Amino acid sequence: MSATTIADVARIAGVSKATVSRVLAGQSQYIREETRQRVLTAIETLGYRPSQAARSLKSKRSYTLGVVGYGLEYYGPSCTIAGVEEEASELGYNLLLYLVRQPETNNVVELLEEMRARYVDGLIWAVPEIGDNHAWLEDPTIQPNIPIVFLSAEPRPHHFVVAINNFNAGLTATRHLIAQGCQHIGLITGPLDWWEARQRKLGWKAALDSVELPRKEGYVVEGNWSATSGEYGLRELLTRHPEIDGVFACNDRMAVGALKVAREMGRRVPEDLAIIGFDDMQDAAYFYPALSTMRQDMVEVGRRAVQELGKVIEAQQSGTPCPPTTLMLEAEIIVRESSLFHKSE
Amino acid sequence: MSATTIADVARIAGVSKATVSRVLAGQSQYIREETRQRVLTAIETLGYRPSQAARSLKSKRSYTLGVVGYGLEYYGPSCTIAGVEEEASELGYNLLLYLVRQPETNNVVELLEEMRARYVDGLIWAVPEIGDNHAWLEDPTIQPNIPIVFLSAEPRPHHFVVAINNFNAGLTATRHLIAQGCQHIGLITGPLDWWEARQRKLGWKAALDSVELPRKEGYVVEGNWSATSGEYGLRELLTRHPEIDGVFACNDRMAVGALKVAREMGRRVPEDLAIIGFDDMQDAAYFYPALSTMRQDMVEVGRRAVQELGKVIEAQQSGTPCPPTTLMLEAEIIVRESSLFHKSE
DNA sequence: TCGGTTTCTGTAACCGTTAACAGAAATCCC
DNA sequence: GGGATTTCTGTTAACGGTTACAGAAACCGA
Repeated sequence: MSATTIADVARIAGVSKATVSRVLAGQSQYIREETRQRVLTAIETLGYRPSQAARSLKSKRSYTLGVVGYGLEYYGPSCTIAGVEEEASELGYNLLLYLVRQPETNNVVELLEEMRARYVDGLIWAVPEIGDNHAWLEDPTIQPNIPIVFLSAEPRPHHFVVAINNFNAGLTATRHLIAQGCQHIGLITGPLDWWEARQRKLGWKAALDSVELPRKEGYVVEGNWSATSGEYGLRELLTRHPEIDGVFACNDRMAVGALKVAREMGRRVPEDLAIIGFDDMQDAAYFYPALSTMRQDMVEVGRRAVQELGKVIEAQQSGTPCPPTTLMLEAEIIVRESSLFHKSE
Repeated sequence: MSATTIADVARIAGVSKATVSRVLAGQSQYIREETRQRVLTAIETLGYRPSQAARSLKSKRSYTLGVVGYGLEYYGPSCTIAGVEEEASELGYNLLLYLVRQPETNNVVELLEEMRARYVDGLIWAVPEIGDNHAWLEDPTIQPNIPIVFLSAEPRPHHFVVAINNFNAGLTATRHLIAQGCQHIGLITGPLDWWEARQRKLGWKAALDSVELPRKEGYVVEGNWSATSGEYGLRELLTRHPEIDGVFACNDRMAVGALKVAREMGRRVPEDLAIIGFDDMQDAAYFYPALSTMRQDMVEVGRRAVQELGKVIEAQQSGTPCPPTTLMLEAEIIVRESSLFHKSE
């Protein structure tokens, strides 16, 4: 039924299949205007749509981007995918979605083969860099042969990367606490096998060192991104060092865990203890007190990644070289109540 | 390079393409065990993968499911997609992801044609039912010709639907407030052109009517799912009817908005005012006070939808009929602090 | 030994496009 | 008017699988 093919169109329009194909291709081909119109109306009346399968069989392209993602149940990753989809549809690409369940150990080879078998034009690799889960990039036996853009990964000279500048963000967050008058600033990090967590920690370190504030071993506790780990983290921090009067929690969920513990331990936030999180997750303003945080625009990260990928694919098609780029987007500080140390005003 | 085709395998194994294809198909074909092994090792040594494009060109299948979604930046929809992906990969399907930006008015015809052109085996329609955005189902000129499972949509006799029983959930939430001793129970609904919002409201209504509690016009205010609208909603409710001592907010975001306003207006939650939300969004327990809510397992909804779809596709392939089904999953009440009216204990 | 099954394998056509090549038509210039 | 260009269009062979059909091989009983 829906099986109207290019041959049907050709017959109706009284031309050859090749001509129809050329009209479809568009690209400034030699086509008399009159025949073009005939073909176009034939297409219109038949409701013809070219078969993508046939097309990509012949041309080795699918006008499809593969997305390898992780953690769709969390806010950041979801936004990333949303951004990717937005830009992809803008550019006329479809999206093939793959979610890995264990980001530390995913079967890259299998995945790449699947992608190749589907002729995806390019890949968005949106799995956070954890441990050595990106080590396959150095493995010479693995040849993706597909343009890939990596998200939230450590910049690498020969690869395309789009990421948030987590170091700067950590710096900014901590400097803000310092500016609020905090003297003893603790850190609840994410798991330190995450590249992003390490960068944020380095930012915290750099900020403290630059103003010569104390930075003891016990000022750092490692969480696992969950609110529960944030609770545990702050409790640990405050029992080890009761003098702590400011905390940078490396994501909002741990931050709200900390908020709860502060309440339970009778520390007023922000008067006794300033807290800032990271992510600006939805409704962060509605915790009590309203959570200060570093906003990272993951939608934009997704969008930019697809833009880059689009360029690479184009370049590859036309044979022009396209040198790898690294895009670092800055996070933006959102000051709400939880970090207003001196409750000025 | 990666262009090892079925012909290569055939040559190496010393058989014909047809034989290789048959080995690949598996299905209890007549193949001598010895030749099967020869083919298998040839495949192995060459690292051969069948081209999906060629395959679906011939067989009119793509082993791909289309997912039409909305609102990936929110918790529920994200979980749904995650569930869909999980089950799909379990069943050996790939996922083609489409996100609509205006759920009320999406170009269904265009979308369906795109899906057909890609030979998707089936469709997961995860766009909430708003206004008449599902009316195309009654339009005889639109013939999807693809099996579709609808999520979070009103049950329809001739279609496959998987949804949360929002009516029951509304009933449960409200009955819980009644059980806590609330006498005047207000409602902050979602936009009433959403089917889900209407169902929850009906549940609230039914609960109140069954115990003959007052239910005035002014007890209902319509929000738009945002926290801000929850703020506005509760403010409105309390100024109109100061006697209100319990509120069912139809999602958690509006609920936390209400939490904030209650604080600002000096109403203690839950002592003066019990509040229950809907969704059990991440870290709902970390608001202040910890938010009671109705948990809907959207991951499961996604999973079940794919299971259903898989069955339909199988049935369709083998020609056996597959009568439409409607799956209603129940939400689960999660009682935390915000609704413990009498702070018993 | 031979015909009749059953089991196995090869041949060839087809799926719906694209693109290299060549041939036809139109245009131009002398 | 005729040859050289330029513009347009058709013929045909892929692309990499699947599958109907037929033929070969093996097995069986008479």
